Amino acid sequence: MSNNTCIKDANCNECTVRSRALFGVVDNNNVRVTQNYRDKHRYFSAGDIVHFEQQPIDYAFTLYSGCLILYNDLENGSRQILRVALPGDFVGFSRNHRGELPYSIKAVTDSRVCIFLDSSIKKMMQQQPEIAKRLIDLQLSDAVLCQQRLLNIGQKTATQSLAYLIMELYSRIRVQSPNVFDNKTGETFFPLTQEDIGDTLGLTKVHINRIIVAFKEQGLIACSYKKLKVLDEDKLSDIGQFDIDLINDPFRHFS
Amino acid sequence: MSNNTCIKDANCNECTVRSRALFGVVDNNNVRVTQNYRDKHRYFSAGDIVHFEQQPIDYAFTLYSGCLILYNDLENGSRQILRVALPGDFVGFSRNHRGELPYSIKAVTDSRVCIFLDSSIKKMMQQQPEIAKRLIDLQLSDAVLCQQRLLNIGQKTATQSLAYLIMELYSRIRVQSPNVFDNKTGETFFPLTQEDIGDTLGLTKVHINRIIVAFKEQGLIACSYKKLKVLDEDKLSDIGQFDIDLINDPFRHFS
DNA sequence: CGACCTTTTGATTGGCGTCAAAATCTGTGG
DNA sequence: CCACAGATTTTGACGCCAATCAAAAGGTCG
Repeated sequence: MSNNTCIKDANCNECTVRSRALFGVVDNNNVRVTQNYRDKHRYFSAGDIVHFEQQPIDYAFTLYSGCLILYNDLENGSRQILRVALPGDFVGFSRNHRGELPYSIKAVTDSRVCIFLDSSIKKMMQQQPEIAKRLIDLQLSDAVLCQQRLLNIGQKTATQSLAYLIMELYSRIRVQSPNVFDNKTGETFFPLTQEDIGDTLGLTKVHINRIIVAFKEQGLIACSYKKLKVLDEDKLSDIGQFDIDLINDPFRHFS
Repeated sequence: MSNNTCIKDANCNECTVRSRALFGVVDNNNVRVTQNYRDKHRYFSAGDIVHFEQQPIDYAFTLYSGCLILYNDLENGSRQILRVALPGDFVGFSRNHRGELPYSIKAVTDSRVCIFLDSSIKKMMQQQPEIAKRLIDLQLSDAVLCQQRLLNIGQKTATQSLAYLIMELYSRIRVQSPNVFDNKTGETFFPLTQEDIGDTLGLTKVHINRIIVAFKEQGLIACSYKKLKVLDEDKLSDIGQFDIDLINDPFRHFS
C-alpha cells in the first residue's frame, strides 16, 4: 500500500476549491479558516486497500481525485459493493458500535484524499454549526442514494438495475469528475469492471456481460475496457427508472 | 386517515422518557427545555397512510408507539419496503432535492408520533450543538442498517436473508417495544405479514411462506398471524449472519 | 355469520447462476 | 517493439432458485 503524505502545503488553493463539498457552506472569506481542520493529504494507487473492514479508524476524508469503492466481503467469498465514491465525496464517516468502519475501502484508480481526524471533525461541529448542518445534509443524500439502491436490487430486473447504475455513475462522473468526461463526444473514463458492476448489483459478471452486449446491440451504449459512452440517455433512464434530478440538484435542506 | 392531535400536554412526562432517542444527549436537568421544540402529537390507525411519497412535508417525528413502514411503490405495482420503524425511531428526516420525503409511510399498527417541525429542528441544531451531533449519529446508524440490508438482498440466498430479517426485527422489538414482547415465553407481537416481509426482501410472499414453513419444521421458530417466537436464536443468527451487537450497542460516536 | 385478508400448497416457468473455455485486452519487461 | 502473464470480456451449455399462476384452507374482524 502506498501511503505517502502529501508534500503540498495544506493551505493550497486546490484544497479550498475541492473541499467545497464539505465547506461550501462556509462564507467565502472564511474558507481559509476551515483549512485548520484539514489534517493531511494521502495518495493511493489503483488497487490499494485504503481500509480493512472492522479495523479501528479515527478519521474520515474527502476524495479529491480518483475513485474508491466501499464494500463488504462475505464468508462465501462474494462481495457487495455498497458505494462508489467520486471526487468531492465525503467518505469514512460511518462507524459501528465499536467505532470501526463497517466496510472496506479500495482505490479503483489512483486516488488522492484529504484526511479529517475525528477530533478535528468534533471541533468543527462545535465551532461552526454550519458545518454540522452540512454534515447532516451529506449523510442524508447518501441515505437517499442507498435507499434507491435497495429499490434497484430488490424490485428491478437485472436489465433495469444495470440501466439505472450506468446512468447514475455516468451522470455523477460528468458532474464530479469533469476531467475524465469528454463533453464533446460524451465518452468518459469508467472506473468499474463488469465484475465490479456485478458485485454492486448482486449479479454475476457473466450475466452483466450479456446485458451489456444487449445494450450495445440496441445502440444504447458504446463501451470498451474502462471507457463508456451513453448513446441514448433518455432510453436508458427510462429503462432504469432513473431520475437525473437526484444527481443534479444537490440536497441542501439545512445547509 | 385519522389525524387527531394529541390532547395531552406537550410537557407530559411520557414524552420526556420516550424521546430519549433524540434527547438522551441532553443533560437530565435540562430535558424539559427540549420540550419547547416538540410541536404536537398525532395518532394513526393501522392501515393509515401517514405520508405519500413525493409530497412536500415540513416536519419529522419520533415514533412513540406502534409500527410504521417506509416504502416506495414502483410503476409495475411492486413495492419495496425500505425501513421498518419501531418506537423510539426518528422518521421523516430525509428529503430529496425538492424537499420531499423520498418514500411513503404507512402505519402497520395503531401508532402515535410526536412531530418536530423543520423550523424547530433547525432552531434545535443552532441552540443545542449536542442535538446536532445526536442527529448525525442517528443518521449514521440508519445508514449502517441500510447498507446491511443491501448486503442481505444483494448477496444472500432467500433463506439467509429471511433469517437475518427475522432476527433483526425480533431483536429490535425486544429492545424498542418491550410492552409487546413477553420475556418469559419469548413470544412477541410481530407487525409484518408474510407479504410485507417479501416486499422488504425483494421476494414473493409465496416463497417467503415456503421458507417459513421450513423454519418451523426445523424448530427454529414458531409463529402464527402477527405472533412470533424464535426458538433457536443462535442457529437463526448463524444462518442469517446476524450480529446482535448492531442492535444492542447503540451507535454513539459524536453524542 | 360473511366478507376479506393471510397463509398454505401444487404445478409450471423462466431469469439468472454455475461451470467451462475461448477470445481479447492491458500492462510490463526484455 | 514484441512477447508474455494476467486480467477482463465474451460465448455456450446446463441447472436451479425463486417467480408465476392458480386455488384451497384457515384466520380475522366487522
